[in-house]
Amino acid sequence: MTETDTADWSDRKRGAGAKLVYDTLRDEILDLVLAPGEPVDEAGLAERFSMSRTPVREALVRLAGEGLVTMLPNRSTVVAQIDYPNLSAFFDALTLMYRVTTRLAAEFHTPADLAAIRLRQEVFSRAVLAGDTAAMITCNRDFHAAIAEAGRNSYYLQLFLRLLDEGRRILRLYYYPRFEARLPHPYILEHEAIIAAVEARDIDLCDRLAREHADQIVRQIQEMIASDRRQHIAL
Amino acid sequence: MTETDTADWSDRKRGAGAKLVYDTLRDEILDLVLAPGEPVDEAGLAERFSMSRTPVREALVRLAGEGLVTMLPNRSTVVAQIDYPNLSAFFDALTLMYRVTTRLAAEFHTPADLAAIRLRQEVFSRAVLAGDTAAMITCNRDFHAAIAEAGRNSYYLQLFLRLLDEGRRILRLYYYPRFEARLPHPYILEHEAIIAAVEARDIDLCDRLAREHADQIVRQIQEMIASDRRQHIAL
DNA sequence: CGAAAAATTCTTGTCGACAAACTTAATGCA
DNA sequence: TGCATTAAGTTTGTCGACAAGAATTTTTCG
Repeated sequence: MTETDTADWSDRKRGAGAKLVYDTLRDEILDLVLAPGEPVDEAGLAERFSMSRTPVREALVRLAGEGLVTMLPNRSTVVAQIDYPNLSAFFDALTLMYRVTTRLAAEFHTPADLAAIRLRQEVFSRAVLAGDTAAMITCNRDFHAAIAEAGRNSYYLQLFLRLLDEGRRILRLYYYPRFEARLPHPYILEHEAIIAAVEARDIDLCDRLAREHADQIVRQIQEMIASDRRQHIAL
Repeated sequence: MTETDTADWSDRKRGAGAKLVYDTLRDEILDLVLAPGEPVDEAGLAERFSMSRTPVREALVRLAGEGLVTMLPNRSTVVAQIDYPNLSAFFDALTLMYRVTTRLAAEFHTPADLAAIRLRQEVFSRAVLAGDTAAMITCNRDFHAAIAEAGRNSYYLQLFLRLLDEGRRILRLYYYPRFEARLPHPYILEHEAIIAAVEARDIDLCDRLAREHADQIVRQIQEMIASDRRQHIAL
């Protein structure tokens, strides 16, 4: 990611232009490289990626479809705001998706799924050990996404991925600055318990563990937001 | 809808082109005017709506984002197939969304929401009385969408709408041909019971009624598909 | 006659340009 | 000076055109 400014995409395959812009912008939005509310200029992006405005526009339309940017008619496109008023709805849906995807994973997982899940847990643990908060956020996402994929329900998976990505922005805002790397990090242990419950195909236990895991994450985020609010008021 | 072929959209506002194509195609896909797998030609649509390919393309990209069409790279765009292998996942998600949206409606509904829900139920009843199956399908959708809106959770609402729309295609395929208008149609009574439970803010009852309602619909669709399979095998 | 190869036709992906709508700067008037 | 109006400058939405890739037809050779 250190060469984004100087990279040269002059030789790219037909049809890859829009995808490149889409992937890049998506990452930058979720990593808060592009701040919520920041305008996204089509001509500027076209110049940056050295292509015409047409594929850039296609990428923006797709991002708008996922709610990551807002296209104001005849006006600029802006990075989507974080919807604080609907935060409780977000937490509600996130918790439910944690639960149902883990339940379904217990029901439908294959050995290959379990291996993929364990791999993600491995990577997540390394991120925790290294104290790399940014990696922790994405690896935690990948871990639960792997579980959701084992559940074999594309509708839940899609909603879950969207919620996890939206959460990535919130975590970057609030979680990142105040993380302390005390080991063993409780999330590692909770993940291990979830893996065991999935492998044992214990649906009720999966539901309970996922719910507790989700509740803890939600509680932590809410506390961080609250303390952040207090700080802002104090200043 | 009788003038789609001869209509003249030569004078339309800037920015309305893509939306017009999007709305029209969306309706035609969900109403099975465009059959699953049917190719969608950009140039043809451009000529039909008397506009350039650019806004047509934007509409197709948006439709692809919702999974209503599939854009094959460097090849034609086709209307999305109905995903029979994942039908059980569809029913699972549909049932869950029926339940959670009705629960949340019991919790968060306002008098205005109740009025909107009752209005939808009124329209639905008229469709049943008239024996208008096509109208029944959309009115049933609108009824449950109104309940979901009262639940104030945009994530659930969006997924629910997508599932209901996908179900619209399946119902058109299987339900439409073999409907018999016996009154009082059980769905009307079930809807009435759900409205009463929402108004009473009885969350557990809402959950139970929604689950039974969903199970009945799912069972009916599965039976129709099964009997249809038998017919096809017999032939 | 049949199959591989070549040429043609057709559709998509990308481009540069232009006009409409919005934003900002400049001007005029009370 | 302050505010409304006008003019200039951006940025978007749409268009026609062209080139790349795929599908189809025609040609060529065994």
